[in-house]
Amino acid sequence: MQLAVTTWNINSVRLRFPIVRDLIEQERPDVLCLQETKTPDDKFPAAEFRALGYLYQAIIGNKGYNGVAILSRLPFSDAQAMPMCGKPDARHMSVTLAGEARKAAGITIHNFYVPAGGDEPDPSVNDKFAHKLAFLAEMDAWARAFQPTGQQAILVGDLNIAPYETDVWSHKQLLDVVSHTPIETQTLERLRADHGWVDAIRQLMPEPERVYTWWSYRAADWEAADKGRRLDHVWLSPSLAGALHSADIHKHARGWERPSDHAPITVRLAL
DNA sequence: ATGGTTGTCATACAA
Repeated sequence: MQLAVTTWNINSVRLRFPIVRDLIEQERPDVLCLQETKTPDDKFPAAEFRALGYLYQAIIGNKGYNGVAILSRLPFSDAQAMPMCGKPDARHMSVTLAGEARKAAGITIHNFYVPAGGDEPDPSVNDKFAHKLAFLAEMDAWARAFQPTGQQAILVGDLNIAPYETDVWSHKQLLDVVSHTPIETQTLERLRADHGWVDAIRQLMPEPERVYTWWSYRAADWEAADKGRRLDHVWLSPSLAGALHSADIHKHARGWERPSDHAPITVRLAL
């Protein structure tokens, strides 16, 4: 069987439900992971997703900020939201696909939304950057306990860090810009590699190809300027890396009407 | 060096 997982920072799921539906119709993912839903749970468009076949839903949101969701056509168990950094922020959700999901059964999917970190890359003067570094430290401690090497697992999300030189439009000009500073890129790379995670996008689009998943709203013409960054990621546990079939960044969705500033990504596994 | 845009909620703040 094939398992298709899509991840997308949607920047308000209520405002952008129409384009989420368009993407679902194009890609038909089995599992859709959203970040920045910006919607309290009682206002989440659950019935609308059920009508599209996503009967299994794990959602957690805050009013106006943050929020993550896992929407699935395949049944899952063990939906868990990890509280991160002792804050009420809804920045993580995980599920484990259940027995009825056949060959996908037992695969755990973790959906993270790492704090953006504010403007000043100095934790002593910028609480938001300190929060981002603390969040990464908690992710590292979690991964140490979780041990991806012994699991069938997929980690997706908006990690708000572009780790490699070719993950940004200008490595030199972004070295002191939050999302590409050495402390962030080195911490993320250690977090990935030390625990055995495989970067699915870079498996199929290796450096030095430039790969972006985010383009600022502030550019007059985002596509012409093309000042992108690869902030969104899909990581596989080693046991799933051999099943990787494709990874697509749906850049065209960045050009849709009223777009998110992030493009969605779909990874397909042949199980 | 500066400002550029968007969404939510209430006209400030986070991204």
